[in-house]
Amino acid sequence: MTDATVTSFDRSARHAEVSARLKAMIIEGELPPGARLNERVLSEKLEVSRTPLREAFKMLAGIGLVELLPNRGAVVARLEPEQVEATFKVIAALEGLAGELAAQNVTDAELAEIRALQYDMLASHARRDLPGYFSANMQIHARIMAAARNPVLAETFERLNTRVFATRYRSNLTTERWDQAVAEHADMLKLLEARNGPALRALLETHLHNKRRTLMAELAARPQDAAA
Amino acid sequence: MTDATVTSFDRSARHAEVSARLKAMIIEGELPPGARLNERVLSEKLEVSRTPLREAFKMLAGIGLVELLPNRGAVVARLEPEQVEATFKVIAALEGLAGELAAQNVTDAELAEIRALQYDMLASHARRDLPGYFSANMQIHARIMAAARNPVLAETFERLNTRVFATRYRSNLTTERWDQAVAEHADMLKLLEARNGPALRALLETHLHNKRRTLMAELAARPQDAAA
DNA sequence: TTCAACTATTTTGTATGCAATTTACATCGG
DNA sequence: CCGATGTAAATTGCATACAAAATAGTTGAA
Repeated sequence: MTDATVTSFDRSARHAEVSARLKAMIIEGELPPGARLNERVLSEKLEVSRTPLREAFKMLAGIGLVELLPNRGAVVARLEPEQVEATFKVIAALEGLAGELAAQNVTDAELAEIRALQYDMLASHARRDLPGYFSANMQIHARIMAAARNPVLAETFERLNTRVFATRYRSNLTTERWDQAVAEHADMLKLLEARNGPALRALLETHLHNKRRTLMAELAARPQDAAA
Repeated sequence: MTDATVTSFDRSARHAEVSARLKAMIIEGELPPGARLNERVLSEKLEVSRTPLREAFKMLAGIGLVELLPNRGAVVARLEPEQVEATFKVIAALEGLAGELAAQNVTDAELAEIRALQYDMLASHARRDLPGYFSANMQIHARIMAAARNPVLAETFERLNTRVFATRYRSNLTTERWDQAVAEHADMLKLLEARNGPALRALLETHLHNKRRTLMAELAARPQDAAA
């Protein structure tokens, strides 16, 4: 990204830059859920004063990544299993809608790209390359979201997906579940090619409900919410 | 709400207080879409320094009520008709999900309250009392949302509903559309009482799609987005 | 030892000051 | 009259300073 060195003659984007870096640190797990965000420590680490840092906290609080505790600063938002479950229910509805709209609006070029990503995903699956699989998987979902042509939907999804990012894309998968997910994706592509919006919507919802159930079972097994 | 007089020895909640007041001013239309948020002017008006004011801007930017223009301050988020349409599509999906979950989780006490609000709404409808109608209507939707028992869903809905609040609840209604909406609400109550989640979901979605179409037609007729 | 009260330190929250950018405005040339 | 150029004012963005609150640490008594 941009380098936040001392020679920052980028007067305009300090708080945005800090916000982006904090967001990345949270998603990466460098700042785990519940971690206190000490202003002095972070301002030294990020080499900015407390003012833009605090502004970044407020922005992240607005998108739900950070919780503000009156007179006690900010902490990375905790993610209890119930919240993960609640979030996934909403994400399922949002991605379902995205699928329905994408079926109406997707271009042939976008379809070709999604098809290519589908093959990437199959390759990763065949190699048992979980990070590669998640990467292709994530991109497919993102392409469908983009094809929906609804910025509000995309933004709303982004916001929720960011929160559960670590949980969603750093989880484990049993062979069965993995195979099932790949099969579901194959069906998704078929329905998208057929421009069958309602069916794609239904499939995406069950796809995500399956994912949710898998995750909840995993969280029940190992109580920590997010990967480190 | 809270009175923001000069004697505010409430060190903890300045930015939150300012944020709430700005939010109210935006919803009321006192700060219309596109209005520049001048820091000096607002800090004098709200009697706080620029620091908590700027932090409030960032919070409101996080929830999408305010846009930040680098080096050019903040403006109340504009709401183009396309955005209204996009937002309503998402709201329809969210409220549909809320209906489905509410059908699973609603208590008899909540149902009784919704039934009472339904009669309030009928009364306002009979009197041709549009503000009273919108008030009861809004509360019914809020009760259904609460009965869904999904805080993430509620928060996500709140966020989007706030943006289109003026458009949604200060619009005009033709007699036909008004009668239709009332009838749809009667069906909604029946389905909720029957705990028929999928049907309630479908009905809520069509209810909101109808509302969306009405609004878009109105916006096309009179180009300004929000009521004053 | 343990708990409580008191004090010192740290941390947060707000106000203010200063530099950089943008905006408004006046002057000039065509 | 219109547009361009240069200057002054206003505005934003960041850093710092100070006050209030919370936390940590210490002392004392039971």
